[in-house]
Amino acid sequence: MLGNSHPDLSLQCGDCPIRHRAVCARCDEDELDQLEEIKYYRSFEAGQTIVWSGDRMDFVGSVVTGIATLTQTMEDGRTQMVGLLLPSDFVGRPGRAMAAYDVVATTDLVMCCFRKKPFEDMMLHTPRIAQRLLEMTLDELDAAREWMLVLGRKTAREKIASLLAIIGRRDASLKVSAGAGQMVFDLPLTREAMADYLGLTLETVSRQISSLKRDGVIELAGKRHVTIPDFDRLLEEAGDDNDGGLVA
Amino acid sequence: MLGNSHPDLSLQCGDCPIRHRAVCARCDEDELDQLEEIKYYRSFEAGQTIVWSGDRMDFVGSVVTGIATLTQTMEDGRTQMVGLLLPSDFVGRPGRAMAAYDVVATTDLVMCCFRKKPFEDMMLHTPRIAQRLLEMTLDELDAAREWMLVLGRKTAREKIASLLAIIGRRDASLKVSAGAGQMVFDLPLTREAMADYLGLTLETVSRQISSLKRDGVIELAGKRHVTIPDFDRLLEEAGDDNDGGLVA
DNA sequence: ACGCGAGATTGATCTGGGTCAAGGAGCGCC
DNA sequence: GGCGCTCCTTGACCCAGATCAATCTCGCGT
Repeated sequence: MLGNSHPDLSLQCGDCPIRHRAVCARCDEDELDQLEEIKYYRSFEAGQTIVWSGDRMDFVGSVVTGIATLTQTMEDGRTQMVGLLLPSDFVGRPGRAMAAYDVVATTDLVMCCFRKKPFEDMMLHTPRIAQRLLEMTLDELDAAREWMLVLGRKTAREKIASLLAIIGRRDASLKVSAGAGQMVFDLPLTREAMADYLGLTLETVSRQISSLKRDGVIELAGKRHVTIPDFDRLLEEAGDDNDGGLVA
Repeated sequence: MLGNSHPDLSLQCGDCPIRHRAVCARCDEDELDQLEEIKYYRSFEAGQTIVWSGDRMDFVGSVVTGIATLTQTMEDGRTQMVGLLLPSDFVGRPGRAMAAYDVVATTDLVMCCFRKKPFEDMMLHTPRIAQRLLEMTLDELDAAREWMLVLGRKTAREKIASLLAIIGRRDASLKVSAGAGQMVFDLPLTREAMADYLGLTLETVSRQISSLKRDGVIELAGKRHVTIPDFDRLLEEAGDDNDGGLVA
């Protein structure tokens, strides 16, 4: 996965995406070196919880490979996913000691971490890092608000289509895109995880996926391997007029 | 309203809350003076649209008095409110030309604005402003994610209770709180606007409010004036275990 | 005081998606 | 290669909330 190449994201140069996209897009060499010093890697297995909501969290970082989710849980067990972390996404909140959500690896995962205190110190002295972080946070806020529309006003079928569109778009931007408007990817989530993201039950997710398949909007090989023959058709199903800014 | 006093927020010192809370909590006098120079006020009437989604937006700012909403609309007319702006809340996204949402004043409203370009320039030279803005954006992100749980997983009754809790909490932090766990405020939203916030219909909102009234969770004088006799009871109805971080 | 109109309430009915329940399909493991 | 496990699909039924349709209320202007 690290070897993948896309001209717009410099994910493949060097060994860590954070160096290029997540926090340091415009940093000079000194600043990069400082970051190197407080950087370390952690690996997690599929299903492993990276942080529990309420736990002390002494690092921030970004996903190198694999997929993680942010979820909230009510005491009666209802859960809602509030974020989907794909490679290059940032985790953690500078200036807060406790994690506000459960962070769970849904696939095997490698994270590039920075100890929080030195990272915060660096932010104080390196406006560009703070700036970049602000930009990223604003993007996440937009994505969260886009998702509020999905959760509040879309039908089950539209919700599924919206999720597939998000994953497809993000995935395609990481891979060399397949030819001719066609889009191929593997679903990184179980039906249950999709349901938690969409505010549905897993049965409804399954039914709507079957329905979209029946109608030729998507093709499925096995349970996870998806082909989108016509992405515009999918967007239409999602109720998206503009192919707007849904960014996971 | 400008004259209100609360020890934790220095809203009442000076003539503009942004000076103290929104962007400049820890700025020195020089920095404050710079902000003063690019500051101006705008007034809006109830119902007036401040910015249309997709319009050029050449300012950022914060609400001084009144209430505004951020909404998204699908082409078939379904709308979802994605943010509620109460006094001292920040509007606008540095580094983006176009507004992503409709911003509508739901009451008469005064905004303290800064022309965007000079504000952005100031951010580059004044780390504390960028820092403060990052903090605020992270708070908004948390609020948006909290709201995703409300939209995705809560029942209509819980949604109403959650909204009342948010408004009550915010309102109480601006006013001197009424005695003995009791909480009194005026609903700043119509039933329809509440429905748009909660992903419900206005009929359901009305029914649930009646039901909460019948059960003694809230008291209503007229259509808008609300008394919460027991805030903990309301939180229980909202399904909130911890009285956690819902911040509008 | 009166009448008008926007907003709110309440009722009757319908339906999308939840719930409960019964298999099926793939896959790793002995 | 069959056993068991986890994940997924499909069916039957139900219910919370949407929809459609009357009123009702109250603030406001004359």
